[in-house]
Amino acid sequence: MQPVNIHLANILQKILSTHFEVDHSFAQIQKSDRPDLADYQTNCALVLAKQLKTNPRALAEQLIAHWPKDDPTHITIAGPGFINFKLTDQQLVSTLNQQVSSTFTNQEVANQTIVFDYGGPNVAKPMHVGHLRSSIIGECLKRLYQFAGAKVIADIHLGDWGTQMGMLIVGLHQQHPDWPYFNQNHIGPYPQQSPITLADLETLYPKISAACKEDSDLAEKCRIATQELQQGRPGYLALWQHFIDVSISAMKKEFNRLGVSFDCWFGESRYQEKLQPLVDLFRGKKVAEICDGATIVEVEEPSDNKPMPPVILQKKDGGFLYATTDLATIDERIQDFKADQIIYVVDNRQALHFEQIFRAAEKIGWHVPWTFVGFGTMNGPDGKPFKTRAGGVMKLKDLIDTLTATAKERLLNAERDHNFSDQERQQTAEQIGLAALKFADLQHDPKQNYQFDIDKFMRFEGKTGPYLQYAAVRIKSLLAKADLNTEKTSLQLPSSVPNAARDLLLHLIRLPEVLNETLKHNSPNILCEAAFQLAQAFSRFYNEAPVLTETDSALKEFKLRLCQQTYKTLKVYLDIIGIDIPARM
RNA sequence: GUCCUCGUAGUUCAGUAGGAUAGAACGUCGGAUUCCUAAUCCGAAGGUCGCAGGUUCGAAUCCUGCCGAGGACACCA
Repeated sequence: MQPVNIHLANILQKILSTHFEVDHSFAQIQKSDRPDLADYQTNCALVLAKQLKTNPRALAEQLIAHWPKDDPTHITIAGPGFINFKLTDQQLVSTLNQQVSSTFTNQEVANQTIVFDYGGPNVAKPMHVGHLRSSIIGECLKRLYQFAGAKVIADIHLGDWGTQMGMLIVGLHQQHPDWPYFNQNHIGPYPQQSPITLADLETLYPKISAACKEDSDLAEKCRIATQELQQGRPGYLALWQHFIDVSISAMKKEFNRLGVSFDCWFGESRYQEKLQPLVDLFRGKKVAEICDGATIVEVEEPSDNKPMPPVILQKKDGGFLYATTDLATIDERIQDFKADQIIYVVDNRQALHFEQIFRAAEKIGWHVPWTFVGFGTMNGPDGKPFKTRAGGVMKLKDLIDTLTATAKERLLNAERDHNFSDQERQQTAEQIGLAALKFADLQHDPKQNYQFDIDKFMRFEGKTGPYLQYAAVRIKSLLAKADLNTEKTSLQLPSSVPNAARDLLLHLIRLPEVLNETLKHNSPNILCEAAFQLAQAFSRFYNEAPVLTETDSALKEFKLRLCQQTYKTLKVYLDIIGIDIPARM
């Protein structure tokens, strides 16, 4: 399958190279900025004219004079030298037919093994909205790369080995000094069943964490407990395993509800054994050095125009850091997973950290194409990080529950409740709530902060997830009534194509270029914008051109096939975004 | 202090090969339902693209300075 823009670009490129001897980078075709004049356009004459110091309009004339006579595209020159392309209706229809009968792949990523690092929740801490962006964006990119033909591996990269573990151990010791986990002389196995629940941990953690800030002796105790855990004290390890078990089972439920899944549930603890050998390797190769007792890697380069602190691999007390674990993780991903690329979906604030890490990796001779997809904060209407009305951190579960409850109310009040069973109503409401949440996030450039106004997104109107779902649901309902033969999928050009249908066709054939563009920038908002525009084009078509009552049978068939393809295309977009299409709404 | 990101309609955001009339959603105002789901559609009003210079035939886009917001900066993650 060849997207139209690529088809046109190929012709352009051939002309440019044979008649103008310029490199192919000039052969770019884009969607027209003036839909009233054209479908696609190229600005290459303007750009090239500058370089060749000639008149852009004359250059455009020369250029299209070489356009192959058998290509039916209608070409015009406008303004200072824009070259405009208008496709024939037949071209649109056959492009769509071709698109339907072939599978999309992106040559750059097809057959690559790509590791995605996202989610990154911490054991024993409740998931809050801060984890939402990483999870939603990461999941979306993973699905996109998979759709484009890559072999993807999603790793949650659990925070399970830091100081918070020592804090929890000390906290529990204070509450239950009699538990066998704290008794150094305890002989025999520890209880199989966890004596604590996740709820216990979630209340304990903020308390002990706050207490440590006040009390430096307590903080020191926690540090020691962490160290003992890391050195393998059996009672602590047994207790720690309970933390992991209760946390993971809760996380699995939450991620499952969100539609986010991982292939690996690896945590930082996985690399514990590998950290000292890793430091030794860096030292052995003289990449690392000792400075003030700590082992560091200098990663500054002469070309830097900003301060670039060294990476600290090992603290002077012998402890390891985030950086050490991250490097060990990279090593495994390259050596064992044979990763061709690693994509990190992590908070923007960690940009410097990852730049340091990858410089260190380069210095030791690991050459991994890596991509840091940094995302901004999710802010409340006040422009500050999103909080509950009471001012606390909002738990993910509460957020989803709120949205679901609103959706449910809407289903009941708007007389849209199709005699739903309680179960179907709940499920539909949840699908709608999640669609609103995900689309609100993904429609924004991930790099930027965005403002999440819960009241606004609970209205479910306009540029929202539910709008896209609604369009899909209407098509589904329409197709069900039409009793369409679904084995056949191709469209046959009718004697005349209504304007709204032509516009819809144009949006449908953009699918491959939209996917490619989204991949190129790792920006789901590009895909979301296109999906929204497709749904808009459909809604317009739906209002202007009644399908089922169409009397011209060829035109009716054409319209139905168009609806069918719109549904399929919309579903491709929504599947990547992670939005379910309800049966009814 | 140094560096990074950002400043576009009343609001939230799109908009990088420098290019045609700066787009969308919400909100406001006006209209559409004997007809496939009105969570829909159509129309209107609304902009000195933070400010000031510069480069260019042409700048929201590139350069410089200033103002404003957020963030990062060696033993936390």
